[in-house]
Amino acid sequence: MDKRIYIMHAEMCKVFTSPVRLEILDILRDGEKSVNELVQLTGFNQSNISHHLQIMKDKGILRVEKKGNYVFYSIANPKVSKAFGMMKEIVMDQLAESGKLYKTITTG
Amino acid sequence: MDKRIYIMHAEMCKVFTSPVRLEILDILRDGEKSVNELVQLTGFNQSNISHHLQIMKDKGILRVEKKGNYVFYSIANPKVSKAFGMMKEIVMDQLAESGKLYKTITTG
DNA sequence: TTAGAATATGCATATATATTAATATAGGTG
DNA sequence: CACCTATATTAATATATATGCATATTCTAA
Repeated sequence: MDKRIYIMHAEMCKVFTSPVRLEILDILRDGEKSVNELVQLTGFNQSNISHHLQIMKDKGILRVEKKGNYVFYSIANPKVSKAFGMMKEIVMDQLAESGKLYKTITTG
Repeated sequence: MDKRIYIMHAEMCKVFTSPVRLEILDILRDGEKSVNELVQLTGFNQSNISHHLQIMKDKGILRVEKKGNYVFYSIANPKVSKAFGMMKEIVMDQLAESGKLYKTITTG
């Protein structure tokens, strides 16, 4: 396998390594939002949100649409939502395992 | 949504942000391998491979089995293989898009 | 029990990334 | 046109991460 594919693959996955970006993506799974809406919904500051939006736009994860004064962002590819969900499942599985272990230890 | 889930989610995704780890995972999708086999197959040095294996083990992505002198690693959860494949698809889609664009530009 | 091979760990350096404040740009409205 | 608002960019600092060398550990076998 050509090693270059792993480099591209890794670059793409970096999108998902920031809790801020994940929160943005989770919100955008419900539909497009303006920058300011994202600032309100997440509580992060404007500069920070904008930085993260640029990163995701540059990687082709987000689509941008300007409407008058506002810039709306949305998820460009449904597979991104799907991958998001799959990773979340893995995390939830692990949480569930920990929960079971905790229960076993404390009640057993 | 509890922000802690995004932190855990991000931590899990960090596993996939190293080309070295992705190459290891891709190899392990075919079945368990010893450290030395992975060193041979990837061409990276032993220390580096071992570091990355520890990272993935610590995150619960890999399972370890000691057999005599050797330590064998394998993928712990089939969902990890699935997520790997899904991300790869997204990257391949983008590559295909670029290829189409290139063709359009050069032949059109 | 000692020698040798396989794997893990500690440490140092290099590189990448996030965050925030300050500032720039661009569109809309009076 | 001049001002205001939304968004983007720049720059500085802080933090995280990868790599490789040197060394430690663990197991096998003689």
